[in-house]
Order: sequence, then structure tokens, then C-alpha cells
Amino acid sequence: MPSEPIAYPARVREVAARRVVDFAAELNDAQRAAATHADGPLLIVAGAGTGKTRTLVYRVAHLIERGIRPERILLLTFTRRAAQEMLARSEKLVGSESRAVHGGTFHGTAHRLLRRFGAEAGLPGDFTILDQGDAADLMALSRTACGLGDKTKRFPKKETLHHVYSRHVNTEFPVGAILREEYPRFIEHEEDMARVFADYTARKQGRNLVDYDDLLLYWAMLLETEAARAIGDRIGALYDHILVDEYQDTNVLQARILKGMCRVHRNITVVGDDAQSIYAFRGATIRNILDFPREFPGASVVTLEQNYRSTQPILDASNMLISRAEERFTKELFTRRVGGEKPWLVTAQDEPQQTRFVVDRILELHEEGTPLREMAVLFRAGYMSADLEVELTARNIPFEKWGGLKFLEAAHVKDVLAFLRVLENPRDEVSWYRLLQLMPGIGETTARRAIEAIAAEDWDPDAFARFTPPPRAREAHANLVQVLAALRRSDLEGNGSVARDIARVRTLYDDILRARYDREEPRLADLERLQAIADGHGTRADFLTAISLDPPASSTDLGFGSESEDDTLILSTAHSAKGKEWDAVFLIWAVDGWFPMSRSLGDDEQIDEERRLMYVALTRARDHLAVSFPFNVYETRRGANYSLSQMSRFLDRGVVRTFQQVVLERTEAPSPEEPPTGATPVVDLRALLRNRFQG
DNA sequence: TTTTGAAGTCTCTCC
DNA sequence: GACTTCAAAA
Repeated sequence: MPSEPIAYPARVREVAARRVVDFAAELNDAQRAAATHADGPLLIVAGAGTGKTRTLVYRVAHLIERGIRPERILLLTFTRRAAQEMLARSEKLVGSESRAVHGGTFHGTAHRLLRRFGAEAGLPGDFTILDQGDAADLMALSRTACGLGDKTKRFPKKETLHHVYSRHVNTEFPVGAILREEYPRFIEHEEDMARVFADYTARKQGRNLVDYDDLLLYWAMLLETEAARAIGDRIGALYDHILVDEYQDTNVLQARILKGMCRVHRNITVVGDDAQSIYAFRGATIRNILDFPREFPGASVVTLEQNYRSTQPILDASNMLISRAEERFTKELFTRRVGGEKPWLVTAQDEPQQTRFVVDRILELHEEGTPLREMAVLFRAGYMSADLEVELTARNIPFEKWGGLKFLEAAHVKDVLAFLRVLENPRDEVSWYRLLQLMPGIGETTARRAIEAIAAEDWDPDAFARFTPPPRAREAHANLVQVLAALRRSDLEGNGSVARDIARVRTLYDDILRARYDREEPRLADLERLQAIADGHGTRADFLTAISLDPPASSTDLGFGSESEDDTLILSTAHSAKGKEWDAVFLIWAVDGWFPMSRSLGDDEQIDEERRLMYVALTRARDHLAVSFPFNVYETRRGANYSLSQMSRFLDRGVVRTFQQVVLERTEAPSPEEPPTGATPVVDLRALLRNRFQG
């Protein structure tokens, strides 16, 4: 026995003080093999609910126990929420030092690295990030600059241009190939589009603007360009282990980044499930996960098949559904959970009845002791929950909505942000253009002239004040100059907060909003929300970055009334539900044309992706699952009309057999001559008859 | 040249 | 139902 205690380094003492994780007791064999895998590439093929997150969390714990410094572990996840959740869980296992693990999305991580290393590679540190809408707007400016804005020939609109461009960057397919596949009608414009893309790229660079794709692209280039070798090596040397969640939803560019990041140590762990690949629309390719063993020779592969989440009947239904799709890493999920009833397949007469069923059933389960938090209603697209939201509000049931249209994409919110962005980056042409055109008396032409004048003075922040506006815009110009000057002054004095900035912008903007948009109350409320969000952030730059890389998704993110309410029902798109689970899950609108969406019907691959998406939705459920289908769909779009809808094609005979069918009867028979107020007839025979002869 | 009203076009999923 | 585009008026 040494008479004096050995002076262990602080880290070792820390490690020793921690509780020891008992990997054998807390994980099954496959999970343990994955979690304790030593070094080198590892692919974990993890079916839904097989403890994928748990395994990753334990792997992080294991690495830390082994003595890897937490800040040298990089955990890449699909959403920031997922990263936070995993880090919180590993903190429970190994204590607070796991907080130092770097976790985040690819884009968020790219941003962090570019701010740190970009300057050395010629990328200014004060760039601003363009979201999708901004990028499209900039694309429109490029289109005009290339003289392709006029309508003499049918040229793709800005969103299409951006989509093609983005797809090209993310998939590395040649533009021509993308056009042939997705937009054959635009093939003749390939050369013109190339010109627009070239201008777009140059324009971005000249204005210190970076779009989502650039974040990834610059990261990849730092790692791959020979001239940037030294920087690439330093970035690669930041981490000893890289773990990637949801690998099936990464694209080739992301795969290249990963290769670059671990060209030294090859300590890469990826987790994914080819059956849950649902982001092909964004360039993700299932090839990444399928080819992983080839790209990283010597990779170990661990498959997790035991499901801990769902009851067997729910798995039976899910397995049957996915068995219709082509799948390469075949897995058949099983569970040791016994019992459980067959999932419900609910046929409702129409949307109101579907809504009523869902709400009633939720209240029933709630009575029986399931917290609202443990229930979710899922749907294919954000707008499909509108009726349900109205009903939940009317019945005072708190809910939180994930996915769908974010309020940051709302025009009025972007308007206000444009002011902040111009302050942050005076070269931000997109924002200048937007805010100038807001001003009464300033239209496209005046805006363009003003921007040219500013550009001519090398984007001097005061150049706009010296610009001479046409008479009708004089007042607007003066107002704008005044507000911008006030904002800049509070910058210089260093006493401004972002929330205060927004308040100041609103002294000018609120009136514009009232004049421009109808239904002003909800819009003004959005601005209040924006202000509240801003309050939680530090500098303006932080705020602008945070909202573009991690937008507040739900209306309760800021604590609007229901934050105190932690028992909140979740409404979510199927996409945003990925990685989550609930005791009870309702999938509404299982109508062919809605899920799958009609626009994917032409293409087998897209249909398969929709099928996998439905699989993702079904496998979120632990104990209760109900899929509902209203067969009278009131089409509000193309004229008032009822249509008898078909059930989703994914629910074929075999799949239906795994459900118990519930047919909701009409509760109150409407009297023919006097339909209930506010309700529309259940079926409009005349419309049906008309449709019959229309085609 | 800007504004305004009317007609026309899609509708998604997300960093 | 929201947003864009087009034509006519101010």
C-alpha cells in the first residue's frame, strides 16, 4: 500500500468517481456489441424501436469511460432536438462531462466549423445564412440579371431553379440528368440555367451569403481540397470519434464529409434503418447505408432486431406494410412484449367525424391514465391538421404542433428579419430588396436602383442615406434611414438587445403590415412571438443563425401559455415524428392521394418512400395505434365538391387483415331538406353526377 | 413607375 | 386558401 495517495490526473479521478455503467445488464447482446465496439468503422442497422438511441447513448458513455475526451466526440443527428435528447440521456449515465460532447445537425456543425476556419479559406466570418425562401429570392435576382426574367419563353420559376440547383449540389447528379428525370419540359433551358446558377454562385459570394447547401459544400471542400489540406487536417484532428444518427437520410455530400472527417482515425459509427429512409426529396440516398461496408472496408455490422417499443400486433401491421417495399437489409422486427390489441382501422364518414373520433378517443385514453404527452396525431402534411386544431382549441385541449409551415417562413416575419439582416450584413442583397419594396412608394425599380447605388459605394452602411429617391418615395426613404440609423446607433452604444431592435423596427413596420396584409392580429401576434424568441438569444448574429438553423418549430416553443402546461398533445407531420415514440398514435387521412400524396404517384421510388414514411408513422406507437380514413372528402380547392375517396393503397388486403376495422356510423341523420347549420351535405349527388360525365 | 385588382397556379416532407 | 403574375389605372 502506498503511503500517499497516487496523484491521478483530474480526469482519471473524475472517471473513477462516476457510477460504472453495467453494459451487460442494461443492453441486449447486439446493443452491447455495438455500444462497446472498439475502434474502426461500425454500421448499426437498427429497426424501428430497437433501442437505437439507447445504443448510441451507451456508446457515447462507453467512449467516455474508455477515456476519450467528450469534446473530441462528435454526434451528428438529424435534428437539434435529437442531439439534445441524446446528450441529456448520456449525461444521466456518465455525468455532466458528457455535456462537452459536440452534438448537432450536419448543417449546424458545418456552420460552427466555417465560422472558426472559414476565414483562413477565404470565407468571411460574417456571412449570413440564406434559408430556402431567401435562396429562391436570390435565384430570382440572378434570373433577372441573366435577362431571363421575361415571360416570352417559359423559363423555370425561382423555386424550381433553386430546387434543381440544390439537388445538383446534394446528389452530384449533372443538371441535365436532373432535368431529364424531373423536369423534361425544361431540358431546352439547360444552358441558360447553368448561366443563372453561375450568377447565383457569384452573387452569393459577392454578398457574403451562404445557403444551406453551401454549408455542407464548403465543409466538404475544406476537407478535400489539396490547397486547404492543412485546414482540413486540423478539422479532422478535432475529433477522435464520430457518431451519426439516421444515416439512411444522409446524402452523398454528407457521406463525403464523413469520409474526410475520419481519414485519419476511421472511428466512425453510423446508425440507420433503410426501411425508414424518408428524405430522398432532399437528396438523401439509401446507397450511403447500403454501401457503407464497401466505403469503409473492415466495417463491423451489427443488426438490432428486437423491438422494445411496440406490442406484437402493432409490429405485425408495420411489418406487413413494409414487406411490400424493396428492402436490402432485411429485418423482421419482433418483441417479447406480450398482449396488446390489434391496431384500429377507422372508417369515418367525413373529416368532422374523423376529428371527433380522434378527440374523443384521446380523451378516453386520457381518462384511463395516458397523459396527453404520450399521445400523438400524425399526418402526411402540415395543413392536414387544421380541422383538428380548431376542435382541440374549442375543447381546450393543449397541443403542440411539430413540422409543417414554420412561422419564420411567414412573409411578415421575414420582413422584420430583413431589417436585422441588413444591419448584420450590409451586403445582404436579398434582404435589402425585400425591405425596400415594403416601403410605400418604392417598387421593384426604385429598389434595384437603391441597391445599385449602395453596391457602387462598396456596400457602405451609410450609402443608402445618400441615395436620392424619386419624389414619391421620399418619405419612405427618410423613415427607413431614420430607423436604420437608430438601430445602428444602439449597436454602437452596445446597449441594444435583439428584442429591442425588433421593437424599433416595428415602430415603422407595424403600419406597413396593417396596410399590406389582411387579418393583422395573428400576424402581429407572430411578431410578438419573434420578439419573445429574440429575448432568449445573445447577439443579433447568434439570433439570426439560430433561427435559420434551428427554427422554433412549434407554437409553444416560446412558452405561449402552454409552456406551463407540460401535458400537451403532440400533432406532427410523419417526417417530424421520426425518432419519437408515444403510447398512443393516431394516423389520420389515410386516403389515397393524401398518403401517399397524389404528386408522388407517377414514380415507383417516390411511392416506396411514401410507404416507408407510413411505416415510420405506424412504428411510433407503443400500445395503441389507430389509422383513420374519412371516405367523404370535401374538396375545397377545385370548386365545392364531394368526392368518395379511396383508402390509402398501402392498406391492401393483407395489411388490413392485421387491423381491426371500426366503421363509424353517421351519428345524427341529417334531415334532407334542412342540413345542420354550418355543415355541408354528406354527399352531393348532383356533383357526383356531374363528375361522372366529366372524364 | 407604382399600385391595385383580377385571374391563375399550385399546393409536401426540412436543414 | 395563399401567393404569384398580369393588365390596367393612377
